[in-house]
Amino acid sequence: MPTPSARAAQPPVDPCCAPLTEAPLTAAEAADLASLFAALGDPVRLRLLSLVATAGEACSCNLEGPLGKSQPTVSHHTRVLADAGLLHGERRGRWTWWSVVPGRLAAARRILGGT
Amino acid sequence: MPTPSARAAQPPVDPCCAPLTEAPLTAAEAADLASLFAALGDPVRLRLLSLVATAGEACSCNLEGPLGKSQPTVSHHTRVLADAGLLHGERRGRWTWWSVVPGRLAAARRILGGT
DNA sequence: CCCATAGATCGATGGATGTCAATAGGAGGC
DNA sequence: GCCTCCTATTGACATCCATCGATCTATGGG
Repeated sequence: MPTPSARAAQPPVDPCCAPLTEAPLTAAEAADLASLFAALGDPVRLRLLSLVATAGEACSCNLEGPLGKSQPTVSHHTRVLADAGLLHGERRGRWTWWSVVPGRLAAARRILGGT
Repeated sequence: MPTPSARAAQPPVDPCCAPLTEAPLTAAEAADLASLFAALGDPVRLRLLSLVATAGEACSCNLEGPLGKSQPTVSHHTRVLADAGLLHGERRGRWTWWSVVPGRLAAARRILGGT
């Protein structure tokens, strides 16, 4: 597996599920969505995501400082977010550039009852 | 603290924060929002929430069966959701009736970039 | 080639969390 | 007042997870 983006595999689910205010979730749907929200359930990851989102693109070296976390910790969180399908990593030269996957955020939003 | 709803205290934050795609979150904002998403980051709680949301109102006795969890476990999860401001509990007679707090779900949705 | 740098992985550790059995609290019915 | 039903709490246990130091991989520059 050369690039970190390859590790993200395919997003666990693609569209998935009606808003949880409309129909009860099955256990499988809930397990899948829970992993998505669990990825958002850490303050460091939320800040990391907002940093990347507002910058459009960022390499890990630009994240360690603002987050105040060690390099392995930042790498760990980018991996979790990438596995959740929220972040996309692309290796260019020496640096890995991270960007948000907008559709994935929209999917999470839709579950919460939005249109 | 007579009623379980009293335990929920005041929602940690009221409106809070622009969408994370617009401005980087501060550590305090992120910590607050992370606890909200962490409450959604468990499959049992997601199903519990969808059960209450679709029913409009439900007592704990109607949740144990569908969730397949013991009574203390269900009580634990209702408490976590209530503490996160997502669920409201009201004691009527012998039963506690749970209902979702719609504004809280909307707040979570707004953070993810919706209008 | 060799070295420097960016990032991923491994191993260890302390803390948070989901789960259930047992128990306590509190509201109604008799 | 006692007994029953529903719910909340406590304690214990196992597991997961965030964090960091150390190490490995790979990319580019000299």
